[in-house]
Amino acid sequence: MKDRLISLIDQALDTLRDNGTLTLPEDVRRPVQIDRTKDSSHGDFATNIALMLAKPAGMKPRDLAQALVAALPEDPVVARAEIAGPGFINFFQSAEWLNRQLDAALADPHLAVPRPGTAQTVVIDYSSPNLAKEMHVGHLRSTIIGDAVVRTLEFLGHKVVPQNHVGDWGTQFGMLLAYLEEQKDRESDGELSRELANLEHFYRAAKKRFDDSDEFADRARALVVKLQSGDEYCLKLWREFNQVSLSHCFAVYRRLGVKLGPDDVHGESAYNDDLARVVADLDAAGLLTESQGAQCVFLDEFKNKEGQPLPVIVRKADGGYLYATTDLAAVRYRAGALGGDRLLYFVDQRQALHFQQIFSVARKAGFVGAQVSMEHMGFGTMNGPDGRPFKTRDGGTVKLVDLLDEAEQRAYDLVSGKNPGLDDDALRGIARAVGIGAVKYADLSKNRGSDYIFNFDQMLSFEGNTAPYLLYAYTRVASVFRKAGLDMNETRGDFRLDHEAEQALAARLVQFGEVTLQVAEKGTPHLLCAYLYDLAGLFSAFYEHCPILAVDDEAIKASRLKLAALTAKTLHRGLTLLGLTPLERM
RNA sequence: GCGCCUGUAGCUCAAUUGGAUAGAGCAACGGCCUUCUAAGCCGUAGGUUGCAGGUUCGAGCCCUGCCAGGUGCGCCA
Repeated sequence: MKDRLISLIDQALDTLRDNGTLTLPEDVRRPVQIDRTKDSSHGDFATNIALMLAKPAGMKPRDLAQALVAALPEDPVVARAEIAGPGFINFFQSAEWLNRQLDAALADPHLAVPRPGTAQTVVIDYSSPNLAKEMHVGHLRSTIIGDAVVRTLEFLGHKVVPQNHVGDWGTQFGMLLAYLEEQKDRESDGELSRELANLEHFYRAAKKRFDDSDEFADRARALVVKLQSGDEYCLKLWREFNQVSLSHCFAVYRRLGVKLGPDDVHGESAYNDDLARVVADLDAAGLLTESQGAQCVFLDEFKNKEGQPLPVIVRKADGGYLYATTDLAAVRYRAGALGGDRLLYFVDQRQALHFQQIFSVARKAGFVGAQVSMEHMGFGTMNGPDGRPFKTRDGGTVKLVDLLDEAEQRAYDLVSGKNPGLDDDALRGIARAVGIGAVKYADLSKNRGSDYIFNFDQMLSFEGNTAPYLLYAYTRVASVFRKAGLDMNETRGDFRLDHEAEQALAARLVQFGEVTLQVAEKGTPHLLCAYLYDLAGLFSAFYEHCPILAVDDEAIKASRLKLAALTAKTLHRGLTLLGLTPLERM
């Protein structure tokens, strides 16, 4: 539609140029831009082209707009074009056009959202917890936002390669393995698995041993060396530990409804064998400088406190490799072996500088082609209701499972209060979808970049931009069809949208595709949330003002059923893309 | 010290990346249930977009300088 309007305006501009009304200096380009309007009184689309060209053309904006409208070719998709404000041209789409869009969406399981001309391969780094500890609230945003973007990209037709870059390597594993070994000697297998069941506790106990006993600390350090040199026994212990830790992660993913599994795990350790080569290749590219015994890449674009180029250290003076080295290896692997066109990183905003450096070095070293984009999709921290980092009463980190437990319990209390009649299994199911959905939606609905305040009461409210409100809106549509004994896949008749509420809802429905496109481009699911919330509100207004089943006129009834059906499908699809579970009743 | 991010209604968040009168929800106030789920809908009130300049037809958004908060900055990940 936008392209079509741009073409119409271009034709009008040509007409004005040819008849001498419009004379532009040679160097002035005419980048016609079409935007959605905010306010429906301004029509459906608007262009500011007259405002942009008025000055170089030496005309008054409104006069130019007037001339453009007069020169605009007839087109059945445009009902009318009006001049408004300082010189905007507002376009009102025709009912026929709108109806055709609606019919196309309704007839297509893909909601008439176009597939890309050429599908991209998008490698997405998200979740990526440290296996030394249990998942905590700090992992929530990456996991949830990443998952929503994965779903959206897949829906649009791109190939997505998830990469769960788990922290499964590093010095703390020596400590953990030493403790694991010690416990194995001391206890039976049953007790050991119980010990490991609470990873957090296990980590703290190991840390305490490490701090308290020099003998233990020495053993831990020795184990790291053995592990890194490929000692079979150490590797076995290490694999055992990781297996347990990963199974914790998968349990959390299952509860969250996140699509990450064993195949997506590609942890830090996967790059061990490549690190020496990364450094060698950086050297071969002439990027390496030795500084105080360490191998560094100095980047002119980043300065340190003295105003000198900032180094990215890729090998320590003792020969050890660092996070930066691993990330460089990962970038090359993702662009190379995985064939990524886009490399996305859903990682804490605080690592912005780190990623700028990695991307810059990778580019200079030729690890990625010029056509490959590397995008750090940073996010802010999650704070408690007091605006300070989210912690337990005693100041510890909040385990993700505990958070989810509380969300489900609170949802259960709410749902069971509203539905005393339902049996407990059904209540549990609804509470799970609502509770988990609320946590996820609260996160997804906020702008990714900024910090946000986590508040159970707000996210579980049935009012406002929340999961319960959206889930409820879907059940209301679903119940219309259930009540009438109709299948929403078998609607018939034509769209006849006479009521204001019908038109507003319809106009919004056909925007689903462009919203998902934006989400995929920018990695910002909150745009989809805002859209769905708006859609739900428009449906509620429609639902209040326009009886669907109770209306006498059969043609109008059919039209309203179609509108309801498309709303249901769009909400369902949208909620699914966000990783929420739509409910038929609640 | 330098870099990056943030500052919008009492609170939680938006604002199509330079567009029209800065929008929602909560909280406050007022209406609407013999009618498809009132877990809903409709309305009222609430703003010098941290402050001061600048750029232009037009600034919450861009530039400069302040103020406040967050975060990062050579051998952690």
